[in-house]
Amino acid sequence: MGERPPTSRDLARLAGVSQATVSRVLTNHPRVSPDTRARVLQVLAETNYTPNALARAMKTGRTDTIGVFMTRVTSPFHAELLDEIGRLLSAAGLHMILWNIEHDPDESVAEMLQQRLVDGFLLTSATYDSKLHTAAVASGAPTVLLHRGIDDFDCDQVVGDNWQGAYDAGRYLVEAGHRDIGLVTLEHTGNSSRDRDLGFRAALADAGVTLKPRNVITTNVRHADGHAAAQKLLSRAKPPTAIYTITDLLAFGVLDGARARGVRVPDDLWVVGFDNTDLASWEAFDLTTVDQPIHAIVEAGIDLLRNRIADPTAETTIRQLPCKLVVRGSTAHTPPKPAGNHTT
Amino acid sequence: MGERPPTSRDLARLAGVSQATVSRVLTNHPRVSPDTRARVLQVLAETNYTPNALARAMKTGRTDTIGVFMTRVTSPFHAELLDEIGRLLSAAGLHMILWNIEHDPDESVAEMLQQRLVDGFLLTSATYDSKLHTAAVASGAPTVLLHRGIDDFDCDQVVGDNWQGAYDAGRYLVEAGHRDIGLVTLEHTGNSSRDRDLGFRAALADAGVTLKPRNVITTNVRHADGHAAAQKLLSRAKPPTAIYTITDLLAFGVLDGARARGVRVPDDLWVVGFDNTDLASWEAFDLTTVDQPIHAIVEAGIDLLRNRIADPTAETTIRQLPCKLVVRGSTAHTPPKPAGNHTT
DNA sequence: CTGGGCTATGAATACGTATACACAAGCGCG
DNA sequence: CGCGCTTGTGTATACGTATTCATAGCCCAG
Repeated sequence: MGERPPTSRDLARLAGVSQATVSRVLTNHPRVSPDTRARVLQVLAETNYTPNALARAMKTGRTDTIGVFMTRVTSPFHAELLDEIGRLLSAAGLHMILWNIEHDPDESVAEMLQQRLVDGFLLTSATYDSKLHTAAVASGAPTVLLHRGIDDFDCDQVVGDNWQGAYDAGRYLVEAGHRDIGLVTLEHTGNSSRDRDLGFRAALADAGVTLKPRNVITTNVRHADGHAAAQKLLSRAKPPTAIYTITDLLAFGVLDGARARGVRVPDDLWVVGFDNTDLASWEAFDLTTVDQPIHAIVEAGIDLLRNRIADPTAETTIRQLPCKLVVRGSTAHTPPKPAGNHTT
Repeated sequence: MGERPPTSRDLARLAGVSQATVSRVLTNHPRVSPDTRARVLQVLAETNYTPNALARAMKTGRTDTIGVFMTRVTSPFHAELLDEIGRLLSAAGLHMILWNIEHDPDESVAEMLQQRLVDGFLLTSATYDSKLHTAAVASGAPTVLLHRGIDDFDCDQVVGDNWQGAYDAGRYLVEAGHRDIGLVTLEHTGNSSRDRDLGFRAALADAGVTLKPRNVITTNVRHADGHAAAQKLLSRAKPPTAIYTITDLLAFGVLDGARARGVRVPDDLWVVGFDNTDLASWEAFDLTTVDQPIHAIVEAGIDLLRNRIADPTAETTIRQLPCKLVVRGSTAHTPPKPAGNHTT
C-alpha cells in the first residue's frame, strides 16, 4: 500500500526508452515517432502512473492552481460565488486553494504570495484598508479583483455595476410612490458597498425625495444586524414605508425584524435587497432584490486572470457588468399604499 | 516587477555562508552557531525572501496542504462545515485545496490522489456508491471521512451520532402527543441519511406509533423538494400534525410550503429538522432541529488526519459525537394540540 | 556517392530545497 | 600531549520532471 509511486523513469525503463522520451509523450511533444509514442502509451495504460504535479510545477513554474481569497463563506451570496468559482476553475482544469481572510492575518497571507504555490489570485473581498490586494499586486503575482473593486488601482477587476443596480432600486421605490424610505447600509469599506449606498441615494435625490438621516442605519453585515436595524426603524411612531438594504443578508434580517414586530410585508412595509441570492426566492422572504450576474462575473474574472498569467505585461482591464432588479413579493405589484400608517 | 524571486542560494551568498547553512537556519536545525544564525536572519530580514514551497515539498514529500472534497457548497450546512474546516486547517498551518464533487467527475478526482499535491484528504460527502472514498484509501493517501461515514470501511471517520439524534427527535414528537407524523427523507446514499431516517423510525416504533407509508416522502435535498413534500403531505384531508425532515434545508422548504398553504406553525403543524444551521435560528424559520457539533467534528477529523499523516500504519479510528435536540418555535412549548384538524 | 538538412532519441542539466556525508576545529581526559 | 568525541560548516546529491544539447540515422539533391 505505502509503495513509492512510479516515476517517469520507471515508465521509461519498462518501455525501453529514455525518461526524456516519456516526458515528451506526456506533454504531447511533436517530435516523437508514432510507434514509440504507442509503446509508451501502452506501458502507461498498464501502470497507474500519474505525473508528480510538484516536480512538474517546479520545472515549468506553473502549478495550475489559483489562490482564492474570500471572507464569510457562510454568507449565502459568498457561498454561491464560491460555488461558481469552483465550477468554472474546475472546468478550466485549474485547482483552487481557498483562503479565508478572516482566519489568516494579512502578514501570513503576504508570504503565500511569494511561495509560488499558485499561478495567480482571485480576490473576492477587497476592501480599501486591507493590505491584501496591494501586497498581491506588489508581489507581481497575477491578480484579479472579483465582485469587489477598488478605485484607481492598477489591477484587473470584474464587478457588478452596483451603482446602477442601487439606482434602479431607489428609482423603483420612488416611482411606486414611497417618500419615507429607510436605508440599511455599511461603512464604505470598498467600492461595492459605497456604490450600493450612493447609487440609491442618487436615485432618491434625482427624484427630489429626501432621505432622512434618522432613516439611515449604518451597521454590520450579519442577519442579526439587519434585524436590529428593522427594530430601530419600525419602532418609530411613523416608520418608513420601505427599506432598502445593501445586501440580501441584511434584508433577511429586516424581514425577520418586521415579522417579529408583526409588521406585514408588503402591506405595511416594502423591502428591497441586493444580490439575488437563492434564499431571496424562498417564500419565507420572497425578496425583491438586485440580481448580480454571478456567472458572468466569475467567467470574466477567470478569463482575465488566465490572460494575465499568460501575459503579465498586458494592459489592465476593469469590467463592470449590469445588474438587474428582480421584483418579488416583498414589494407589491399593486399600486403603492398611502403614506406611513403605524401598525404597532 | 517580474523579477525572479530570491532563492536560498542568493541568501547564502549575501550572508557569506553555504546554501546548506541557510536551509539549516530556516528549518531550525540545532547545529548552527548562534552568530551565523544571527547573520543569516539579518540578511533574511533585509531581503523579501520566502522559501519556494514547491521545492521544499518535493524534497520533504510534504506539502502542508489538505485536499477537501465537498458537495453543494451553497447548502447552509455545508457552508458552515467548510468555514470551520478552513478555520481549523488554517490554525494548524495547513492550506486547503477545495474540490467540488459535483463539478469534477470521479475519474479526474482519482488522478489527483496520486499527484502528491496534498498530504491527505478530508471527504465530507462520502456516499455508498461514490468511488471516491475507495479510490482515496486504495491509493494509500491519508484520508478521513468527515460528517458522512461508511459502514465497514477501513478508514478514519468522524461523524455525528445521527441515529441517536434522529431517535431523540422522534421521541420528542411522540412524547408531545403526536400520532400522525410525516417524514421527509432521502435515499439511503450514506450512513448519515440512513441513520437520520432509521433512528427516527425506531423512536416511533418503540413508542408504538406507526408511521404511515403515505406519510413518508423520499425526495431530493433542495429547498424546493421540501416545499413540494409539504404540499403533498398538507393537501390531505387529514394532514399529519408534525413533520420531521432529515436535513434543515428540507425543513425550510416544508415551512415555506406550509406558509404557502396558510398552515400555521406550530399551531397546526410542528416541524423538526436536522443540522441546526445558522438559518434555523432566524425568525423566518425558528426551527426546532438536531444540533450537529460541527466544531468538534472538524477538530477531531483534522486531528485524526494529522495523526494518520504522521503514522500511516496506525489503527483506524471511528468517532461518533453526540447530537442534541434544540427546541425552538417551530414546535410548541405548550402542550400538544389535539389530533389532526384540517385547515384548508 | 557524398554532404547537408531533418528527425527521433538519449544524455545531461536545472528548478530550489533538505539532508547525508566529509571534514576541520575545538575540547576533555587519559 | 595525543586520541576520540562533539560541533559547526561546506560539498555533494537527490527529489521527478521538462528541456537543451548532442548525435545517430536517414533522405534527397547535387
